[in-house]
Amino acid sequence: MPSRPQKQGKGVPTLEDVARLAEVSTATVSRCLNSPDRVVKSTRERVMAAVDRLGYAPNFGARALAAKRTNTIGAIIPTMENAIFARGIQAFQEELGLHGMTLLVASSSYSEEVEREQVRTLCARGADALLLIGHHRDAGIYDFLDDRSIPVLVAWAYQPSRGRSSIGFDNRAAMREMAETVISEGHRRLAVISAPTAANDRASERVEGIREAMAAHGLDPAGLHLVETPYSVENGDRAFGEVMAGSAPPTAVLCGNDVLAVGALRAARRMGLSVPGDVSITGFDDIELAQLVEPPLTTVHVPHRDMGRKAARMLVEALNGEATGDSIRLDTCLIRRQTLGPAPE
Amino acid sequence: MPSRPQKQGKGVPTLEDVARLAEVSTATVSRCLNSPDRVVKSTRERVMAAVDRLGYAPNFGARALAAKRTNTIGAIIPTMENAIFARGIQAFQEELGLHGMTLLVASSSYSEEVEREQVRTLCARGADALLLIGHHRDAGIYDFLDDRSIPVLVAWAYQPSRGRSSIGFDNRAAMREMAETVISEGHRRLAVISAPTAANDRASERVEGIREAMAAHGLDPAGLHLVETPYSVENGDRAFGEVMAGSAPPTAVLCGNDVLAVGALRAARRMGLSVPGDVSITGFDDIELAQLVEPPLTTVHVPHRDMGRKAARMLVEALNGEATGDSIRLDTCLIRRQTLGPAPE
DNA sequence: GGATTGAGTGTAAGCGCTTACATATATCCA
DNA sequence: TGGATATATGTAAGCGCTTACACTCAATCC
Repeated sequence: MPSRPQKQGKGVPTLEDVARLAEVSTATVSRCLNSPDRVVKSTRERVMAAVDRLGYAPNFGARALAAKRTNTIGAIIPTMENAIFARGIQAFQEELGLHGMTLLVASSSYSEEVEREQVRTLCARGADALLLIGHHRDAGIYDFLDDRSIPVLVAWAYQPSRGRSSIGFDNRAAMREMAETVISEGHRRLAVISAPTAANDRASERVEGIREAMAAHGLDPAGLHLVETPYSVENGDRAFGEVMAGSAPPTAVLCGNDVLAVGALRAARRMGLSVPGDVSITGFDDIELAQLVEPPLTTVHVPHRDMGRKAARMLVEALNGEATGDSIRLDTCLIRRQTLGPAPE
Repeated sequence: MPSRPQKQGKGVPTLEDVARLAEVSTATVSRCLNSPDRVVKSTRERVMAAVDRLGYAPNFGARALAAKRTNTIGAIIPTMENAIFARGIQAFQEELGLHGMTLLVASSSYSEEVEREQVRTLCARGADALLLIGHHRDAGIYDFLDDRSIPVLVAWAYQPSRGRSSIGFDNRAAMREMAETVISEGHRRLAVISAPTAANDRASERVEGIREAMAAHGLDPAGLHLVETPYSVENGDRAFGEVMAGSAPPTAVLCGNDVLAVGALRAARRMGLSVPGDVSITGFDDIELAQLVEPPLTTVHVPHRDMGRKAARMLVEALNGEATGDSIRLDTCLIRRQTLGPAPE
């Protein structure tokens, strides 16, 4: 690490500077800041004036060190790039703010390795609790967190059987419903473009949902053409080409999320295929983009904002020792727009 | 603040625990972690084994407190909701990572008030340097930062006259070029849908660019119909209606960014207007969405990734005392897609 | 009227780390 | 072989804050 100039300037004001200027002890200044009603008004005003005059801002690290809590909650999301998590996290943050808590976001780039790293980082930074996306991860991570008594909430998924407090929706059931709707439109040859399922329980659950629907309607789940590729429009485009390449291409392509679906849609158009005339395409998530493309996407609506808000409340409760340990199941709903139609012929 | 249970669990391992287990002093453990080559191999291995065994993660606050630096850089962006800043920040973060630094992002929701708040928060959290978007903000913020000798870089804008180190593009010139292109297509009645310009120098510069182009081509800048509204598809949609409502509606609507343009496009389609047959629409930023809509958007391409990467390098240099204080000007380029055509008649 | 109470404030002990300085040991050369 | 030099490690002083506890001084009570 190269050396660098120490910060100093006029010298950053500390609690002690404020105390000196206001002619009180540091304890009183601290109290003014943290529990103002334990200090008599006249003193408080004097202290606050000093704070203003000095442009004092408390040192977070020192505070955390002394108080052993930070009023900070960490969240690790797979990606910030596309909009999937943006809305939910935004709501999460807003709700946390209402409770005087701050959010620290990190992204794992869909990598287990990076996620593990980020968990450590967030803990080192003093996160009082953590929001994690999906259930799948090394047990060591949960141990690490449990050792430190850091409450964890799993979001974007609902699988009470996992024995972890979670909030989200049943990815499998949601996708099953979509698949059933598709099948009821007469489609028999299905394909799915999914995010890599290996370390992503949301993705694998969704694929599983399709298989269940197929089985339930007398189709052989083994006939499902599955292509896995990371979320991006470009990848969706490419995967669609792959999926349609065979001699008996599917009449419906279900996508693991809207971004992939939009890519598929673009590919279809470029290939001169009519959607939904020649092939139906569906998405998942109902991000804003879904209604902006032509034709607008049939997809599964996920109550992102609601999920974020409730997640925040659950974590705050856990921190207050009012945790129930329960999971909350949110409902998704199928949004029929124009990319799903009856099977051709 | 309600009381809450103290973290404790098994007790979070500290440096001292590691030292005890490895039978060395805390200084040695610290050295193993921070400058491994100052410790002989045998000792180092013993220490690292202890670190692993205990699942030790250094306490960030304590470290910052003692070392007076955090290797953390803060960035405050107006919004995380839409994709405008996502790509640039992503690149910024990647580059910072290469230099062993961490990024802390906060968003101001386009509010000066909130931004001020976030500056304090980030400083309190020990940011060694800050990335801010655009020049416009209260001078007090700069003073605050200067007092603390915290280097600041202004991004997404290039105005060396402001006397601050900045990296970005000339918003005014970029939009002027767009306006000139539009005018050269025969358009005489122009409108612009912009973000609120009051506290947003990027937005106001862009509008100014249009005025300059009009003046240069014998059009009266006062004839520019300006509608201001926060960035969102919905708002772009609404603003477009407003702009087209008059008796002599514009033949070209320039939008302050792509999100607004997409909204305008949607409104145009709903109103049964052909784009660019009846009216031309242009965007700014060239986000992914721009090529996804129908017809694809004519817009100004901004080198977001490049900007992010270079911004990171500049800040790292500043921290190493190698700062030049200079500003870097990046080039934008006009991307002609299909929403701009010749003026009707 | 002296004891009790409680509100307001001060004193000082850390929180977990880094690092200047001191110390101990090994290495080298005259 | 003695002293100088280099290398590895330890000692301990804080960094800026919170908070248990101690203290002071009025108000209140029997």
